[in-house]
Amino acid sequence: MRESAQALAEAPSQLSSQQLIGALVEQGLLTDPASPRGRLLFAAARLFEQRGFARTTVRDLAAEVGILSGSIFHHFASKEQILCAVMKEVITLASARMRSAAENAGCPQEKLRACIQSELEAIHEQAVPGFSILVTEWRSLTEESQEEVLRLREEYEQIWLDAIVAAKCPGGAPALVRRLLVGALSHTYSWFKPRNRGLSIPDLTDHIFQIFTP
Amino acid sequence: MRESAQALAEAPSQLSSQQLIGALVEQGLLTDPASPRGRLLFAAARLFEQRGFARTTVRDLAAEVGILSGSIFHHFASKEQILCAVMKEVITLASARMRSAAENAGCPQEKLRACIQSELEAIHEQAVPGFSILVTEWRSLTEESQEEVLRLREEYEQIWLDAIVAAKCPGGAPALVRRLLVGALSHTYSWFKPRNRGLSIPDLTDHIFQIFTP
Amino acid sequence: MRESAQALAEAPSQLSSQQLIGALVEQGLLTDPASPRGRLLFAAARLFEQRGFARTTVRDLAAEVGILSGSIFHHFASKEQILCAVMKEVITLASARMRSAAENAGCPQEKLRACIQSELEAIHEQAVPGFSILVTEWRSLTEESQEEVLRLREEYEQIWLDAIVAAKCPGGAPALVRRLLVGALSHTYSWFKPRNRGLSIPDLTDHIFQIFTP
Amino acid sequence: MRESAQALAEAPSQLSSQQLIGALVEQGLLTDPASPRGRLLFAAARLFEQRGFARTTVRDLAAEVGILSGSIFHHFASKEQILCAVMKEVITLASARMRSAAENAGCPQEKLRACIQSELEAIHEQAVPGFSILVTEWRSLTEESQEEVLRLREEYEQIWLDAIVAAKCPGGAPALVRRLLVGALSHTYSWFKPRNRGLSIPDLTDHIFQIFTP
DNA sequence: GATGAATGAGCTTTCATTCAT
DNA sequence: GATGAATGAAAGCTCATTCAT
Repeated sequence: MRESAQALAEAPSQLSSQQLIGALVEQGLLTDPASPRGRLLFAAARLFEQRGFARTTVRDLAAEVGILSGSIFHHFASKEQILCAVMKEVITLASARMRSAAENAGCPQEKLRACIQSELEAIHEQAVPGFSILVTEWRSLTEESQEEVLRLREEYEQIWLDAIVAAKCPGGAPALVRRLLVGALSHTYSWFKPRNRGLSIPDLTDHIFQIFTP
Repeated sequence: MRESAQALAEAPSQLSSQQLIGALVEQGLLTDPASPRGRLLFAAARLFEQRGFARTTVRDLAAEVGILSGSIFHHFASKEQILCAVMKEVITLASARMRSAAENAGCPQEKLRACIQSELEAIHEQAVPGFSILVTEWRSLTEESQEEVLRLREEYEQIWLDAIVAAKCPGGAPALVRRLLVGALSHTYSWFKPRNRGLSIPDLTDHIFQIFTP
Repeated sequence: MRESAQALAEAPSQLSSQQLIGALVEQGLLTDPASPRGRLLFAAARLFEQRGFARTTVRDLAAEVGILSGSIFHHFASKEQILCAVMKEVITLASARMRSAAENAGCPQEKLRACIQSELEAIHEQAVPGFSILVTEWRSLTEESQEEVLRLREEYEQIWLDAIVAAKCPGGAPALVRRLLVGALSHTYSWFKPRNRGLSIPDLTDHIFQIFTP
Repeated sequence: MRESAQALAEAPSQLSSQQLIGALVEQGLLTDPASPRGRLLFAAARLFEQRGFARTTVRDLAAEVGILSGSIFHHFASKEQILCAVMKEVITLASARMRSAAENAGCPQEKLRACIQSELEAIHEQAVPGFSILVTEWRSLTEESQEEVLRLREEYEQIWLDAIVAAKCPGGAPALVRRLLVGALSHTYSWFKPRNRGLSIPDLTDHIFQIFTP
């Protein structure tokens, strides 16, 4: 009974995840995951996240999608451009998801909770593969690429700041609180495994929410 | 008022920073910073922190201490072993500092505050150069090296856990709270610059303390 | 008289030397000598034999085939793997030649004579470049590579043992006799030059045959 | 009973082995094995034989005698000079042993037998450590060193040639027969282990003697 | 768009050798 | 004679990138 209720409750968000991607692809904001370029970006997201950018070779990447390393440069000008493209895809998808999550939230507190959970899902579920790279591999980008990604990221961060302000989080300026949250949340990648029976993403969301709200 | 009181309080611990290192060197727990090996480790800590481990070459390292790249392998068997050695020095020094800071704290709340401030100082001041590597370059270590460092790290983490328990932090299990703090604090490396007039380390400590205590 | 008879007898086998290689290449047992990999192996065989494995650098090898050192690792994973590949080519070709030579022999005595001559040709003529490496550089192989080559070598050695048994050589067990022959024959590389007018390969074969048969 | 008989029979040759070395040292023909230089040469003989010259580092050598690598160059000008010195020691000792063995032989056949056995003992027993290097590492010497060693070797080879001539070995010129023997005997290093119960050095000597005599 | 071969700069590492102490 | 630190040339190898086919 619990499961069917859950299925009902999750169904719309599950659906909208696919629908979201579809809509973004149609708008030209996201690369079609089924296209060669899309499969490459997906593989890159996974490998960069697992092994790190510097420890992933172009050959690894090519092998992952079943082509030869030389062929990669028909799609991207350089390895760094792949990282940049991954980050742009990541932030585009994460933004859309977060906007949708924040809009559905009733009260300010729920909004913040939704932000936390949305980012945790981005990091730990298949929702936004490669999300943690935004933090861990930031320095592997050239300055130009950093600026490009930052521009795309603005909307995403604005949703967060609004939520923090509305929830009246303690700890000083909202930007500071957000930065602490960025660190705390992104680091969960290296220790939190939602498969463990002990702690689910909603559970973890609760704990973090409890800490960061008055 | 706050600042002058703090100056008085910190003076002795500032002094003991040099004494601490001296004592640890004499006990054989730390490499003499004046020795060739010590100078190499110091330079490595700085460069690995600034540029990242993979982006720092052995030649960079050698140039920094004024020797040739081949000479490095007179002191270390591999580049990875340098990283491992840096981390062990880092955790040894940070442990000693934190123990001393925690012991001097009066009440449980002050103890937690001391821990936060000690780690922030480790990250941002000359106190423990290379501290942030512990988090950012963890995956650059072999598994064997990770185990070695983890063993040394146990005492350090125990102090933290004790402080979190005593301060009755909200947010679930102490280990979970600590992990969120690890992320939040280590990430400050990439955005917080104490030289900015706006925010000092004690100020930042206050904010974080406020968030993580009831 | 002797020489003209021999010329007649050898003509077909000389022809089949090229045909042999062609056939082995088609069966996938030998690398095409015209391919990049094949040219590399050929150059390696020559250099390893002349200068020794340790004294030949990867850069020497690359220069010999007109590429850059890095390009070698497009074809082989390591220098040692090149040595291993050379030995496998060598034993494959030598096996085919010896089998053909042994089959054409009339009586048991002629069979042993054919084995001796075939191995001497392998060592001293263009027949099987790099043959002597099998003995002189054996210890430069890893244990895994040694096993690989040994497996391939079994057939070759079996032909020898059969010939020794059939010829009723004195001196104890056939395996022992073969080992003495391995040493005696491979060492000829360092002193016997067939270009010297004095002694031809058939002459040398005669002498050795005389010693090792009753 | 057998053992005591053997002890009696071997005693003189055992004694003379030590006495031989002592005499040679006193005459200034051999380095005192107890001296630092002597211990270095002994270690080098062992390591060069086991691992090969190129695969043995100066550090290995130094470690073996308990000094640091830099100190080696107080005794020898270069690594190659160590190899050369080892070979000179080896051929000096081997010459003396062989002369003594040949002189004690009664008939021509026994003389050849004594030569074979003496060389086998040099290779496989503690009699002349490093003997096999003379063949396997010949190419690691500079031409100057080769000439030096060759001069010393002349007497040794002359004893062999005399024995081969006297024994009326088949197989052509005595020099040719000797070269085949050099190859066959030196190669035994890589397969014959006298510790095996199966085959002793006298046994092996018998087999080889049987092959090389009419 | 893909392939396979090659590039070439630069990497970590090795090691015989030197030398002030 | 020994030490330990350093040298410096050269080694094996890596890898993003190029390009003719």
